[in-house]
Amino acid sequence: MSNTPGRTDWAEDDEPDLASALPQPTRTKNKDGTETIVTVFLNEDGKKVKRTQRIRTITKRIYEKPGVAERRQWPKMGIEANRAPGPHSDTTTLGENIIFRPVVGYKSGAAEAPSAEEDKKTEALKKMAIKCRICSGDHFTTKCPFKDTMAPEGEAGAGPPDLGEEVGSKTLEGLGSGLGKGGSSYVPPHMRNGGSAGGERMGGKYERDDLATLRVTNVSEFAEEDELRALFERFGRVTRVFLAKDRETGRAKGFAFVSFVDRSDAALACEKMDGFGYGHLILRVEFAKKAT
DNA sequence: CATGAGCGG
Repeated sequence: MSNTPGRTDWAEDDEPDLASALPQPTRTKNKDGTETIVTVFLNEDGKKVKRTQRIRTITKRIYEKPGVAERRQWPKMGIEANRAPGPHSDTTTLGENIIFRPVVGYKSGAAEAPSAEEDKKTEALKKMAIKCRICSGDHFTTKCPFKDTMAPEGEAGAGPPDLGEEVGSKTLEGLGSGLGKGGSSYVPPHMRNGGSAGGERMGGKYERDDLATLRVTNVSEFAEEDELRALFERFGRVTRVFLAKDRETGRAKGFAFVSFVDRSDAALACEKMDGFGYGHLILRVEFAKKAT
């Protein structure tokens, strides 16, 4: 408890007299942007020394991250010193350019024109014969009239050999027993245990949830989805905006769908936006009927 | 005027 009255810094208790006897360093700003620092301190021999420093504070290059373009201008060093700009295959391996995709199905804003090769591929796909995996019909599997009641060929019928002899397993009854034995592909829950025989489905086929979806007609062909969204968002949370466009020309066809989270918001939006002047046209807004 | 896309193979 030998603390000097009035002193609060116990860390300087080692050399209280000497430390307090020396003046504080002074910093002076010069006209050319530098600073002069004068420090008085004791050297190894215990003698008092006055030191004068002139410094320049640098903020660029050290603390700011330069961009790629700037870094490319930096001179090369090491075994690459004095070589031409750009990567050289004998010293540099180029990495894959990884595209950032925030969501599934993301398309870059600046979509590149499809290469001739890709175009060919698309054409070939279009020309390919469409054959249903379920009934071999002239439609895609997802469009098959039997898709709710039958599994694809080769899965329902490909039961285990020992069972297959006994049971005519190319029927619905074969489905349940085939599960988990040989089939490698996924069978949706509603098709298990004999499909439609099991659980009742509410309201029949699956439909998009359009309970809170508005159909907007008389939309200007110059309208855009973002604008429509902005118009309707003030009434509640909008989950989807679809502006019908011509597949070939890309021109808006004059109607759109706007879906809300809450049907009550949709109702309000319907009431307020029906008759709204948008562009040179007057919008017509009503609840959408069921989907195709 | 007008009731939505693509997936997949």
